[in-house]
Amino acid sequence: MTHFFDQLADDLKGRLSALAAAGTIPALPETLGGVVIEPTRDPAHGDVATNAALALSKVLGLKPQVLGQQIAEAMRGHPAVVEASVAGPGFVNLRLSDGFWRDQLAAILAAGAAFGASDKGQGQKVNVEYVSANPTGPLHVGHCRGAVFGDALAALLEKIGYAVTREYYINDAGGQVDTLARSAFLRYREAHGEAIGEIPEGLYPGDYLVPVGAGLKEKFGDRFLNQPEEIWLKPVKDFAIAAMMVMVREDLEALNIKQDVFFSEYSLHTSGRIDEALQVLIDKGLIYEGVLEAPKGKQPDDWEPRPQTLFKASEFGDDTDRALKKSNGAWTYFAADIAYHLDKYRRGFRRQIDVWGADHGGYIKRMRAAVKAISGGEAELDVKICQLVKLTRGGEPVKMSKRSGSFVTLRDVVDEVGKDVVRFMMLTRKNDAPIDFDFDKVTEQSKDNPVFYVQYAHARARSVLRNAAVDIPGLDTGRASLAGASLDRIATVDELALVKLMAAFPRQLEAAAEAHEPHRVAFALYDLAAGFHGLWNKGKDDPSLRFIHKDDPALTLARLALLQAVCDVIASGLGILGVTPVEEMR
RNA sequence: GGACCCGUAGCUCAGCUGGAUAGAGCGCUGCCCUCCGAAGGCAGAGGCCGAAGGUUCGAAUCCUUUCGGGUCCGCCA
Repeated sequence: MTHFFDQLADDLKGRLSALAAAGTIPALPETLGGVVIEPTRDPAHGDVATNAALALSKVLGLKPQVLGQQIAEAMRGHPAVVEASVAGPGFVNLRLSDGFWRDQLAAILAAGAAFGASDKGQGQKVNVEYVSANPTGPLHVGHCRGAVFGDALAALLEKIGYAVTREYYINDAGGQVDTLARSAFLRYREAHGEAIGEIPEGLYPGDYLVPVGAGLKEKFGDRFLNQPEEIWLKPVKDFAIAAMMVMVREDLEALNIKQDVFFSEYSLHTSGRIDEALQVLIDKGLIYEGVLEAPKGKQPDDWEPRPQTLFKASEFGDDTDRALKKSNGAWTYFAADIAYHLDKYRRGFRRQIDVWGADHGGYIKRMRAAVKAISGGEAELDVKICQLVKLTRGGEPVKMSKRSGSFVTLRDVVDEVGKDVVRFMMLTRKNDAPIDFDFDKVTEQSKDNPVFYVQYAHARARSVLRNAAVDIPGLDTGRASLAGASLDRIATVDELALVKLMAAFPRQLEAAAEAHEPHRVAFALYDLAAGFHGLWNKGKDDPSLRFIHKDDPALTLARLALLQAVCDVIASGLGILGVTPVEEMR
């Protein structure tokens, strides 16, 4: 199902072709890609407008006004068009019939919470990789934002017809997991009764490692006590990483996030796939031995120029070439990452999206360069950077958490305000803008809290539906009954305005999905909630505008159908955001 | 030094990939509560879209330059 803007645009293009075929206008160019039907900004201009005359005037050699008149005349033949006029520099404004909008309403009721779904993505495979936190501790608020963002983006892409895989890359190969192992070993000794005192600088201090130490004791007994590190490091590391990943998954489940693939970096090292990736690049002539210049600005103390194995990232838009091997011969993180993205490509993902934290911004160019290089330009990587979340309580910064030993954990936040609030709030800002998250404000029940405002709209509509069933005994407010309502009773300008708002929702979803910007869904829901609350408020001054009319069950039913549609659209949008629509506010 | 992000109302931010008279919430001013839920409602004031050029029918949006704020720079992960 495509939304009505595209349907109208297709119809328009057909009419343009007919005009050209009849010789009324000159022959059209090959593609009419720039020609669109859009909502008007000002309702006074009509319901929708097309830029066709402006977009085509040049190639056709006609003045926009003249071409616009032809287009307007042609569109008057459309059954839903009740008015077509040329305005401004050459826009063709169209006013659509009330019947057309009632049909849109009926379509919403038929689709239910699936409203807005489409096959625009044509089942193409998309890989969304997000969270991918190092398995060294519980997730913190920064991960929380990335987790919600990635999950909502994945749902959004699914909604418009992409085949989405949600993926987590486990950084289980670097020095940090060795640190984890040493930290866990300390807790292991502690579990055996040793007084470990202060956690030394450089090791992870969090309490969450205490049960890991106990688990190590249970599994290995005293076997590793007083043994050198080379004996215990690997088994302790494996055990600790597994424990961390269990914890990470639990944290994610608290947000109702379940990823499809958990991909181990370590497996790339042991399977020879990094060598394979290197070979791909060698075959393309993109690897050489060379010496990089020292980074400018902040000079590392121990910098010495050395010949290294380098990837020609600068040929693909990066600022400089990048090292793939350390001086000790080990692979760099970047080398493993190339192999990882090659693996994604080989699994059929030509569309790849990585969601990263704010501190990784400097890594984007080289990764995009690498993906371009290894796929021969066939795969496209989009990297979404999630900016910082500033936590406050009553305006005061919140930074510490007991459990982690330092940072505020994802669990701290979810446990306090709930998953729905967290998920919605994390999406009320563009990913590249910082978020202020105030524990007091996000749970406040007022208009300036968007979570509440949207939830309240759904609850309020549901409440009226429940009240109607009580007020008018025998009135069937079930979905089937509402679908059979006489929608021609939906006739006031305000009601139709709300229908128009809802009908525009699928187009907004598509735009949000294509831009990889799930926050737009949250804003669309806010607008819809505002539209509904506005209609509701009109009924306070003018009783004839209220939804329930005891003496007119048919009118009531039609208006309840409108309310049901509001619920459906909100449920559809909240579903993408991963927020549960509520029946009532408490 | 360089790269990236941001700069829109007093504040916090949207702005649907270049469209018509730039929007919302908060705050401010005035009016409104016997009323389907006043955990509000209506109306109003408030803008050189950081600045300067450029691209074109048309720019908050694209390009260049510039100023301000933030993040970052590695053989780390």
